[in-house]
Amino acid sequence: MLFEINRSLPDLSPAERQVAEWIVANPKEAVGATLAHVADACGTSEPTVIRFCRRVGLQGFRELGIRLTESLVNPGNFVHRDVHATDSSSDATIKVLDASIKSLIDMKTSLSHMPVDEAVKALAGARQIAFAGLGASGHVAGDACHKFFRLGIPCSTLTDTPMILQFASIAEPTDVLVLLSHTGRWPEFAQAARLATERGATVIAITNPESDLARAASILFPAKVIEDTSVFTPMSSRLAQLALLDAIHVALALTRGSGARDRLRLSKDALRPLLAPDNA
Amino acid sequence: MLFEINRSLPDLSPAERQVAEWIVANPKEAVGATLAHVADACGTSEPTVIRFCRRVGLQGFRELGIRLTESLVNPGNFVHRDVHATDSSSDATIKVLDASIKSLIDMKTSLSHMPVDEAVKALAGARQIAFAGLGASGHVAGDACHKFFRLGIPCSTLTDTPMILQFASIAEPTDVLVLLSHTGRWPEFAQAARLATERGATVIAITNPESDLARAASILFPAKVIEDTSVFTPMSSRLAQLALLDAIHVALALTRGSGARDRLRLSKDALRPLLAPDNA
DNA sequence: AAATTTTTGTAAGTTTACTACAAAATAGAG
DNA sequence: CTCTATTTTGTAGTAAACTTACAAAAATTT
Repeated sequence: MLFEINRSLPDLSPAERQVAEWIVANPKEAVGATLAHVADACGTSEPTVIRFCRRVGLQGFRELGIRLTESLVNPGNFVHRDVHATDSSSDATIKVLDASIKSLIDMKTSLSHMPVDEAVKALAGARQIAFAGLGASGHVAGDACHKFFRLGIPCSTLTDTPMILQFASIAEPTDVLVLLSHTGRWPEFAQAARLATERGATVIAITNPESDLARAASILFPAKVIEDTSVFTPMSSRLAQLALLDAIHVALALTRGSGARDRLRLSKDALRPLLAPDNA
Repeated sequence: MLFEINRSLPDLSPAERQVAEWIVANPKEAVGATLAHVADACGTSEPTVIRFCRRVGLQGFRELGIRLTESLVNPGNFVHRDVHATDSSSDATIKVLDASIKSLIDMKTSLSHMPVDEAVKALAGARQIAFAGLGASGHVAGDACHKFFRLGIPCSTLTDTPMILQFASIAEPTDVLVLLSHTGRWPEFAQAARLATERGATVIAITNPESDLARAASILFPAKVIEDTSVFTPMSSRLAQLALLDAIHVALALTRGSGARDRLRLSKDALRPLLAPDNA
């Protein structure tokens, strides 16, 4: 609908065009707004707003709200489009969500080609797991650590290069080192992967497949970054990484059987006395 | 919306349930239908239809059409199904991804009803921002902090209750406190929200709308948790929170203009010399 | 069985969307 | 430039929509 409005913009009379411009500028406000409100906001009269609706092919003002919500909810089936400086606030937020959704759909699609079972097998037999990531990936590592430790496996988070290298240099054969990097271009990561592998540990990498880190890992989850990383941090690829780790976590919990499930429940129940009663 | 209607079905009175059942059976007809038409089709009276709308959490009949179109536009795939102990590894991973995707789609759908602009306005004028979360939400808070500080705004992460309360108790009027909690049931969070509000600071909460925390916040992003949180941590809702914060971050960067963009680029460029060459 | 609560519909009251018509503005012809 | 024809726009009115108030009916409790 927003597209149709923009297209029919030249055919409109001045007053009608004012209406059109206000609507494309404030689509969120226009949805559910009353006829009088729109007329007032555009500095014009109610009949003009109605005439505008008819001109763009609608049956009346009532239909405008419906068509507008459709436009806002589904502006182009989750295709990835980079955010531009000229985007309105609502355009930009929708683009961000679309990019994230697309990223997860891609992840789901490629899940069957991913070495989930190998990873689960390695993690199930691990003496300890270390999750390593720098910057934004550090938070992903922390999140993963927090999640896997609740399965009863000793876990740690490594968020700087000295720690990562030190861990790799003293790793034991049944240890698992999970390396998270969008680009895979930190030289220390590849080095840590080689070190740990030499000592017989398993190295799981979630990273760009065209990187030294990817080549040095024992188990590779290829992660392609689709967005413009030059300015914003890789937001949606990070979400995909988190979702992947969630999936691995659940798969691991399942293979470990009821014991893992019990531990998860226990760690949850421990918090319950601290919470206010559920009055929902 | 259709989901909410189905869920609140047992709480409804007989006449109201008739309305609910007719709507879920004929959602397409219900969109854009008039109050009288719905009442007639359900064999009941107009006030009953309105009472039904209020009961399912809507402001009035007018809002029903909007919410229904949103439900209809959404693709029906990616339905949430809980993971079972008997699921195979690949079934489980796909379910996890589906749940995450659905969660993001829901977030995108409800984005237009969220106070993004208010939040951006508050954040744009903030002297400092503090992101607070416990457990899994703590990592979300850390991630958000890392992202927003790169815009040049002083940011901090609060991951325990004493710190949160202390921050709230010394907050200044232009400070913004962002509270992340899935359940909203930590009493200290609601208390911190009240404390900070008293001192004139802005409190943004991303949480369950039926909670004390939600009621105490100045700006509320309602976040409904759909998955079974008794055992697994709220995984996909956490992704939705992250995506929401991403969206707010981008919207804020846009309103702050080229200065913000420059800062993001500078903070990115500072890392470049440390990376291996891009051989992709 | 009476009283209280809940549920439901009738009827009245507002608001809202829409229409008819006239005033203003614009464009065109003499 | 003036007068007419056409388009554009707004005022006022109308019908229909949404909402509320209240009372009857049904269900529940005492």
